[in-house]
Amino acid sequence: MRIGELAERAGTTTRTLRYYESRGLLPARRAVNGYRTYDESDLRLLRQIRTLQDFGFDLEETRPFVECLRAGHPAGDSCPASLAVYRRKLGELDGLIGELQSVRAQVGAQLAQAEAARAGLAAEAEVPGGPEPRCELTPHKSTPHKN
Amino acid sequence: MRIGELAERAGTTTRTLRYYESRGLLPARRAVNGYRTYDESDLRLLRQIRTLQDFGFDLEETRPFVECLRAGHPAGDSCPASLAVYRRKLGELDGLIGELQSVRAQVGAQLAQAEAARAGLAAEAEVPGGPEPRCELTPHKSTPHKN
DNA sequence: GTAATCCTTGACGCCGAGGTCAAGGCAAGG
DNA sequence: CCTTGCCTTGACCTCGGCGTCAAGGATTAC
Repeated sequence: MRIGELAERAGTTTRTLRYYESRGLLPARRAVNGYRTYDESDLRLLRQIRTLQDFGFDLEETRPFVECLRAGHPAGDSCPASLAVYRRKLGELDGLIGELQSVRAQVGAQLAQAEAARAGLAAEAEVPGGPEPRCELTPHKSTPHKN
Repeated sequence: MRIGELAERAGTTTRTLRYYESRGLLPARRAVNGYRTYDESDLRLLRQIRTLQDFGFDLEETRPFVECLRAGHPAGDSCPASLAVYRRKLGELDGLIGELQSVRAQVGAQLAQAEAARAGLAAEAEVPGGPEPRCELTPHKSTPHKN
């Protein structure tokens, strides 16, 4: 199998395969004419890489899985080094998710507060005398704009 | 106030301020000698930008907030455009958090499965005859290695 | 023969948010 | 006068994972 076919079967591009080879991840045999030659096991390696990439692993993190497969193990995650990557990744994910949830909460609070402020101003504008003092906001400044 | 002082007071660098200016976010007046000159309101703008950046907003997303402040509003999020950015960001965050949780679950499952497989192999190796058939895994192939 | 597809290597582009020189101007203290 | 420390613009570097030419060789189809 040549590079174009492998790329198509893996749902990627030839550029990507050459890039992986340049990184030492997916070396290729060569035909007499210099063309890269691949077999089914290369397809398995490639699929392993792609799966992990889809999970957000970067290329270097896929290396233990690929080496594990090339060592003849039944799965890319049959080796301790791969499990270590899994665990590290879980930690990273948990940290990242936590951060994002914290940010989400803060942004949500900001939005709520800003919406409440706008609602307050709108109510004030509707009845120029100041309708019913809604909360503890000092209602004596009509609009804080500085036109 | 000159650029170095503003940078220091905002906890950032002069390079960053010049970058913001190049993006049209934080224009500066100039002294006769060509030095950039800032005042307290610029510090407020800058702090608004930095806060949002810390939340993961990219520079373009901070623009409505900055313009809102420059328009004389009391807060960067006093304007509808800013609220729209908040809402869009909340949606993005929710989507991202969901994806990450999905990935986390999948990676966790992969890890659990791989650990179980290794435990199975270890147990098999310990008692070569096959101890108690732990699950439905066909126990007749000693080790699937291809040495 | 030649056109159409493959393939090869090499090299530059992209994205965001700045970092890091380089070469030179301006102000103040000793 | 000279040094020191701030400032100026300009231009290239970083990182990851490729995309996108460019120029040319190999194979197949007609």
